[in-house]
Amino acid sequence: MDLLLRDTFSARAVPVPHRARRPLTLYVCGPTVYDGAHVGHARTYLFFDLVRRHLEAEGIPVRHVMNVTNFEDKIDARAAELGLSWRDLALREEAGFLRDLHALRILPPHYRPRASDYVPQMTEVVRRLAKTGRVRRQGAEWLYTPPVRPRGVNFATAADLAAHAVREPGHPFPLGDGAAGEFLVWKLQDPPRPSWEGPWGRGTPGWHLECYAMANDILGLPVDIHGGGTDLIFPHHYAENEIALALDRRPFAKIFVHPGLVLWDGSKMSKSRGNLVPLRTALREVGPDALRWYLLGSPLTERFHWSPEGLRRAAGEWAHLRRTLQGWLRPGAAGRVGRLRAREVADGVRLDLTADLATDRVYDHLRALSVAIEADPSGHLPRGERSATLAAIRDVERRTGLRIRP
RNA sequence: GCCAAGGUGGCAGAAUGGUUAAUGCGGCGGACUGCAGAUCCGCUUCCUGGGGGUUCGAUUCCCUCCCUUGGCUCCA
Repeated sequence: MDLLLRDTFSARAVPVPHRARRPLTLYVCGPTVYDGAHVGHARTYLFFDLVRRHLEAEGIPVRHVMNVTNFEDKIDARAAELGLSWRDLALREEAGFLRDLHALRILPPHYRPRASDYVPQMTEVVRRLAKTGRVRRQGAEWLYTPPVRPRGVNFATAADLAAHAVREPGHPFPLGDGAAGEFLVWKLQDPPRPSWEGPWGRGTPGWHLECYAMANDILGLPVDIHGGGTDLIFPHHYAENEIALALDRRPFAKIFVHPGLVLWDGSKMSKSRGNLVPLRTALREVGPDALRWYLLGSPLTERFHWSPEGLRRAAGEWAHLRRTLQGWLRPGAAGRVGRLRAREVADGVRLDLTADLATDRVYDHLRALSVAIEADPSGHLPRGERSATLAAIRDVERRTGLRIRP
């Protein structure tokens, strides 16, 4: 059955494209590794984890790429603070980041390319962009100016930025001197900062080129599904898409999906605001299952309001639910809640995930099962129905990543 | 200012034209228990942002206003 996902570009739920005998390609923008993962990262990668789990459970093979941005100004700044090289800091933070995602039981991507290993490919993109004649020099930087495109060709933001670029005091746009939508292609830079030989001397390629180069090299463009947090839509996904449009005359991806950001105290969780919760802290507090249960509780494409109270309640509910189900699955006397019920639950879960990963509705099936078990005084599975029920529960576990059985 | 996504009870969140608007959490009361925890049972009146419109009937469709959040070159 086709998985429906809400495509950011068309703003509607569309079937995930795939062809028989060809794996579906999934490219997810990974982290810049200068610091640890927080629960906002967790929810984003959890979203793509569910996409992948569901597709694989439906028998569709997936090639999943998550890049690691391991050179960038912020890494340099942090490395200088700590007296480390950018490479060492990035390696250390990457390891910690991946360890935390793994602890949340997020399936490891099949490919995890590091930006620094793709500089030749990025440099090639620089050359190809230069040939378009749309790259101009500004001091030590080279910038690409995308053509003005009709609405609907790239994300609306860009067209509107171009159309409504007004310089007004007190408003953040535009910050630079350049045209709307312009982005960095190459910047001159010397060691110890990350630098390589390029078309205009020693320097470093622009961030937006990274995902284009990697996705093109590893998966081939356009990829079937591309995404990241909604804060990446502009400028990052806009710019990647511009590169693809300029060099290939077609978009970067068939569909773009953007899980909603995690907010706390009414604003986006981010380091600069100092309102973030490290993933490790949350995991230590309630464990991977309860944290998953909490984060999956609201529709993944919508923003998520984090609160310690919410986490505590979700953890309590999960513990209760899991205890109930485990008691029921234990071999024992026959009860009225049998195979049919578990099969119904598994089918309901499957259908709800298919319709735009409606994890919040998945809750209802598990809650209903739990309530039905509690309403049954004997509360155990008939002996003959154990294996079918266990299979149904296993299916739910596989699709949601929640671990119900002991 | 422009673009985008949202606004349902204390919280999370169902339900897209039709009886008293699910469900769970939380809260309160009770059973059980030496106490606590766990578990179970019961209760939880008051909730669809405001205003218009369409309709026999609107959470649902249309218009408008208000509010919140994100983005506007570091962002998951």
